[in-house]
Amino acid sequence: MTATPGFGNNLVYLSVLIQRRFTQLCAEHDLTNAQAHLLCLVKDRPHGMSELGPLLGLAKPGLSGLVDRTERRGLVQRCSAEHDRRACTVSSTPLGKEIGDALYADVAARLPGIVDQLSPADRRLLEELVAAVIGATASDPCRADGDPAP
Amino acid sequence: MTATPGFGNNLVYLSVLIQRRFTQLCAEHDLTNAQAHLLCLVKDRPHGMSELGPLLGLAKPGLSGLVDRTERRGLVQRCSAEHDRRACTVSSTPLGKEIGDALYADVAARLPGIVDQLSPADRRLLEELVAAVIGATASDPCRADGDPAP
DNA sequence: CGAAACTAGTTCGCGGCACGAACTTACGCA
DNA sequence: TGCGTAAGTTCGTGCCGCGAACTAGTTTCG
Repeated sequence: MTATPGFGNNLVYLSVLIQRRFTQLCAEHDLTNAQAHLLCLVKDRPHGMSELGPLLGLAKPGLSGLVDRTERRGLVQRCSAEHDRRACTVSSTPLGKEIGDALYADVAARLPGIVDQLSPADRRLLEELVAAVIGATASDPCRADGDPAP
Repeated sequence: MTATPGFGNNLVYLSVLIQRRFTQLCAEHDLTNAQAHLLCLVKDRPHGMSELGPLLGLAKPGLSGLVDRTERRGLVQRCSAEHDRRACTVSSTPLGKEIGDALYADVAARLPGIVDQLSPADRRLLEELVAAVIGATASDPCRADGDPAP
């Protein structure tokens, strides 16, 4: 099926709108986008680096640097993996957990405001379609343990 | 209306999926995301810097740097504004126009693939809802002359 | 058992990106 | 004519992320 000429570009623009709003909400919690994505993944349980890379779409050096910067903020920490001394896991600190939970709640409450111009029926339809696209079976914070993007 | 807990976070994840795919398509045209957004705005007609800043969501120094890097690639060029010697406009070079057109066509054809798992009816519904959210009155390349994001 | 192959993660070098403050140059208006 | 404002650039800074190369540790195989 050939795409209508605008749909692909409209999806890009939609993503830009969402990203800008998300960036604003992150800034209110004193987080950058990348730090926010990392924190939302690890705030409920530690993750290994080799698990986080695919989830965040990052190569190893990029992930390592991001963990460095987030750790320097006191929001996460690296721990040795007992089963393999080469590996380490990343977990949130109490502060990181608190900020991550607050951001998640804020995103849940406020980000949907960008579709406020839809009718309630259309908005519910959009919710279902978005869930279908991303394959959510249950809405969980920041897609923890979700499938990596294609 | 209170948001369902997952919708906001699902929108964020959707935007991540779209951005990753867009990044891949840009890379195939040897463009970064930011350069692609700039090029798509100016490829059909020159824009002033004070017009581009709000469209791209960039402060002046950030826009100036982006234009520098894109100009260095030979894709855009700055021209003096006749009405105001402080101001300048940014236009695409022939090469920039060619690459911008190719990217636009590629995004139109291939980016909608991320919703391939929807039925044709659901997909058409999503097209309409996305258009309603972003306020498109007519699909035009890369939102040239579109409203800036809120 | 030991060497080779492979793995997990880090460091280096590099370049893209973007903002606040400060700056230069130009315009508009009283 | 001088002041206030505007348009854009430069500076300093930090975030971000990748390929190549590296270190340390694990696994495989003869």
